[in-house]
Amino acid sequence: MLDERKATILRAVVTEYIESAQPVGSSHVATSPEITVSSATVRNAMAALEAEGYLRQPHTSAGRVPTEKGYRFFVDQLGGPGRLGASETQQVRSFFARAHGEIEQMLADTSRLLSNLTRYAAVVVGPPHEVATVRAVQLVMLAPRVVLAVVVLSNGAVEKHTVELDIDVDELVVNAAGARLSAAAVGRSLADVSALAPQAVVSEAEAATQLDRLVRRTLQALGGDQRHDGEVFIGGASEMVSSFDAVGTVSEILRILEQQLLVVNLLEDVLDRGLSVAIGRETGNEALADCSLVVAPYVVDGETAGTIGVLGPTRMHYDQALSAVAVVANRLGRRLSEG
Amino acid sequence: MLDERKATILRAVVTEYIESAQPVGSSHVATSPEITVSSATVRNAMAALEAEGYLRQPHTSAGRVPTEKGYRFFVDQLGGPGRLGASETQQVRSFFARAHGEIEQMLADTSRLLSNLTRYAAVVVGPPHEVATVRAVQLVMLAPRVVLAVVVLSNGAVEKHTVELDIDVDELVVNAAGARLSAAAVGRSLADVSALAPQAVVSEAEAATQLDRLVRRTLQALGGDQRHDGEVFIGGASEMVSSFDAVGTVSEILRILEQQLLVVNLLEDVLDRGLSVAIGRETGNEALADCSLVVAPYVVDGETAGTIGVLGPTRMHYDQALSAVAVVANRLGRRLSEG
DNA sequence: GGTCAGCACTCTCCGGCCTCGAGTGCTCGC
DNA sequence: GCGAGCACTCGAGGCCGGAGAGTGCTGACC
Repeated sequence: MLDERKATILRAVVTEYIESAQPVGSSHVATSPEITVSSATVRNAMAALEAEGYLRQPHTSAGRVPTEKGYRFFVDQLGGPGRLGASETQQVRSFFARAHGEIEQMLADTSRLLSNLTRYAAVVVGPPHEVATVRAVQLVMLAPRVVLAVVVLSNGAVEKHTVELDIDVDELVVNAAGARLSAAAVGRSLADVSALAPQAVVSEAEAATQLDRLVRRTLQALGGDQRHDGEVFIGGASEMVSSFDAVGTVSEILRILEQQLLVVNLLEDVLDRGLSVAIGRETGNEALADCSLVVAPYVVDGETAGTIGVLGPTRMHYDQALSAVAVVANRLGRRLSEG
Repeated sequence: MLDERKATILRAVVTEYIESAQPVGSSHVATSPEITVSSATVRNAMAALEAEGYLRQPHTSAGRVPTEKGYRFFVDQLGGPGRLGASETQQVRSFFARAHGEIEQMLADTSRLLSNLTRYAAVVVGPPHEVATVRAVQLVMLAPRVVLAVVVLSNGAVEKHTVELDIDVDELVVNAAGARLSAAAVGRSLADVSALAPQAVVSEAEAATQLDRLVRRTLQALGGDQRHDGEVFIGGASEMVSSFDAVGTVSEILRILEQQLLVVNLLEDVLDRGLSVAIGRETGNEALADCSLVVAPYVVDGETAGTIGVLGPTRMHYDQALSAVAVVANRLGRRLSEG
């Protein structure tokens, strides 16, 4: 473990490097107010910290730069998220005061809020649809063989699925099937509904009729896209870009962000490991070696409903990011709980 | 005007510069097969082209680089879009063969297709909802004072609007209002519906009842977001990034792309000016001075339904981009026409 | 009069060289 | 154990000079 002095010095190096993006030298550290020893002593400590893997030197006669281990120590001893600045708090407050309307719009705006607060890229993963209960089901005929199933969920989300048939159906059948599905599905969770056996909806006598077929196909379609476990909203990618200096790095990071499914998994993976910050390779993605991810779940009606996160460079303002993410997650959960 | 030789030389310079990103010298041009004169003569011509504003020199003793005017000439004399390569054609064909399902998903995938074809960022603007006719309207009660209006359109799009009330309503009223709206709206365009006078839906005797209020608020909500004139799908921003070398430029361009409304206007503005290519400042946006935009409308059922486009560096492969955009617009229109 | 070989000129790029200075590790006296 | 002092290392930046790419101009030729 690190003694008090080394910890202070490491803290100073990390703070300074985050600020300046330049390797930090011993004399610079020695001038910092919380350091009372001379630069020579600092040098000794820094050499030890390097040997223990907390710091590294880009080259001899350059200052020191934190390693992932160094950042990790820094973040761990930071303890929980601090307080948010006054103007940021105000920004969050007024955002949620005037937020209203469609859930998707709100989540998208939240990602913008979070990226404005932190100046990094923000990710908001919406609540999974499977757990919400169904409020209404409607089948609408678009063409003789194409029916659109629209499902309204209790949290205000709307899912739609096209159902393609190999037989013609008419309005009557569509309406009848809609009524059956509605009766069977309303009040249940979407996951339950898609697991519903067709027999539960259609009587035995109706098997192999048009109605039976339509019901079957619709249930299939509803269960269909498994991946629909929460939409992703990404905001402020342009902000984060300026933290890097190689266009190649930027391109790789954007490529990651464009794969939304991957991003969701990334966030949830980090949470599953019990972390709220993943530093560099800890994210589990080689392309994000120069990035850190700060995540937090948000809770709606007592249940974890989704995840929000911030993606920035490893030399990120962790305290600010942590508090911003914590506050926004908290507020967002409360906001969605009131319905 | 440019005589034949100068035109050929300009063409050669532009082609070469697009390929190499390096200033092009006279001797290099002279080796190109379509040039039969010596480098000295080419030099004379290039000096003239520079005087006329088609080329410029980064510095003395460097080669020449096309100006916007130079690119403009190049694009104009290119004539229409050429043929697409065999493998690209195949890619487009197979994409539309297996494309199916929700319209949003398909448009998002189309933007990805287009960015894969061109290696630049692709923008797909969805059909405006106002012109589609309403297939079904449903009101769903989410909370005593919150009702969700779900509108299914003939092209398979679904719009939803939360309606917040200042009085409690019950299921009966919601269903009654839903039925009224349904009767009044189905078969009309969404624009017509939102312009509908409440009187047309509610009888005089019902004025000031709960039902009347709910209907009014719903119609308001439907007309509400004017901006909903087509969703935007952007794909492959990461591709285009590598064409630039300054991180600052990249950041600015991403900032533009994040403002979706601005992007829609950009595309439509270019089309309105009768262009299919906007080069550099022609885009009307200072931040896109180093970019070019290739756009095309797509036609569904004989009507212009939306716009697609490609955003890349000014030194873009115009012929490929033009053909990719043309082919995809064509196919997309046809695909959406069949319903 | 257009074309082009030839030539002098210009300017960037690149490698080598040097100096400067930041930062280090080590030693040794307190 | 601390820290002043010192020798050392190494990158950054400035300077120089040559190489090379490219130009503009001139003058002869068809």
